[in-house]
Amino acid sequence: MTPAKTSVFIVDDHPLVREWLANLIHQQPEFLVCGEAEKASSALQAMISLKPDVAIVDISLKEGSGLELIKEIKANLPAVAVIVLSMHDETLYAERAIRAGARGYIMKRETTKRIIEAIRAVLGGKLYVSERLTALFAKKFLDGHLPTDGSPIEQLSDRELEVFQLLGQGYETRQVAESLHISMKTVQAYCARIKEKLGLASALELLREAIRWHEEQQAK
Amino acid sequence: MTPAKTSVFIVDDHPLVREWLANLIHQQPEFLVCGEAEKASSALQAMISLKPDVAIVDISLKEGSGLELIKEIKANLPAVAVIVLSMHDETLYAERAIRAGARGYIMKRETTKRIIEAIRAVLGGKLYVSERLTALFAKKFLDGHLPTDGSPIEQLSDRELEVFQLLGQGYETRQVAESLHISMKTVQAYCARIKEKLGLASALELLREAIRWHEEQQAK
DNA sequence: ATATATGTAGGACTCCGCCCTACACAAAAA
DNA sequence: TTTTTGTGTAGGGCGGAGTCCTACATATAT
Repeated sequence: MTPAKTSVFIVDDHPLVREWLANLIHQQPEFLVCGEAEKASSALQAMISLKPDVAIVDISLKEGSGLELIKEIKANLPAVAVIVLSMHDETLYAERAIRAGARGYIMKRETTKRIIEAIRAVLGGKLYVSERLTALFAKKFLDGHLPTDGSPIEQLSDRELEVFQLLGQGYETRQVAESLHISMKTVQAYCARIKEKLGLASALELLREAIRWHEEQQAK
Repeated sequence: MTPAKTSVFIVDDHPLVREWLANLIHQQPEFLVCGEAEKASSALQAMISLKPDVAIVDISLKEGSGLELIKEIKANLPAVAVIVLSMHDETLYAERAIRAGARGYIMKRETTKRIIEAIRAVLGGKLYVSERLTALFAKKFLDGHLPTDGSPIEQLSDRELEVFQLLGQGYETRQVAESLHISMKTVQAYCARIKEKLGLASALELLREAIRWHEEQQAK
């Protein structure tokens, strides 16, 4: 039998990255690049007619959002395995990307080998992310009863959410305590639980998430 | 006569970009890649012994700072023509990079052709930046100081901006210090100056601004 | 009925933010 | 040319906040 080659579609607004990825993929005998795009809009159009097996998508496109594109691919072409290629740190976007339907997440600072590995993995139906992320996801799935379809923020208790919101608004711990008429110690206890639930390591990460979430809410 | 090939040194912490660049340069018969590095420290070491004609440097390295590296190259190897390759928008760093001693500035989203063009240009002693920047520089030169119309962030010094950026990426003070190879005390001193320049009261506000700004940059 | 989640908080220790001071060096202003 | 300002670097001391551990009373789930 003659196995058809696995076709890959590339979406990235950096010509350099596109060229190099294409080059890299062509070096693998069982893969071929069936198309490229630099914008979300043209990407989806092209992919619908080309029906690739795999799509490699940069989440931070200058036109349209990568996350949106992933969701659209998922909706229109559920068979396409999406691998996210990001120049950003994984903690920022990986979870959102996976939730949006991606099956792999690689940072541009990783080696090229990992890209090929990732393609093979997602073709086999596996999720391809760093070990760190695997551990984090596992923990989240074990802790919070799975579906987590919304953000993990829904797992926060009422009080925890209140604290989280106030932090996102720029309140300091002391101000949160005053505002809720409880002890700072209690606020800190909530912070500890929030961090556990969201898989955050330090107060700083917590703060970052709170601020990000707050900005996001306002955007709507 | 057999003209010696022009040797190029690459500094970038993304293996993907390094590989791609090397590949690209090797396709030009008159150029060759004489070495690579992913960190500022090893880069300078290697370059001192290899004495390349041109260095292509990513300004946003995770360890050490690209701006600092440029200044060090300028000090130790004034003959090396430095071209900055950045994933950030030029308005952010181009001016600082050029002032630090770079002779070219290219964004990663530009075409590969421009990199080869840039190498040729800087070898000829020319400054290679976008037309937009050329115009901007000219204007600034004529006007003297034009009114820093943009955000007050432009008033930050190189070092201050680096700290600000790292904070926005989620680095803690300690990590910023390690990344830049300076004392935490120094980082705190920068923070104080940043707060003064931006009119921020606490570390928390500083953090919030840094995160906001960072999100904003990525949105582009 | 026992386990888990939630709201609440204290103690101890460490770390960091904040204020002040300091100094070398480069650039700019007087 | 002297003087001032800006920048890069950093130490000391203090107090407040983050972290870890522990604790306990309800409410709810198993």
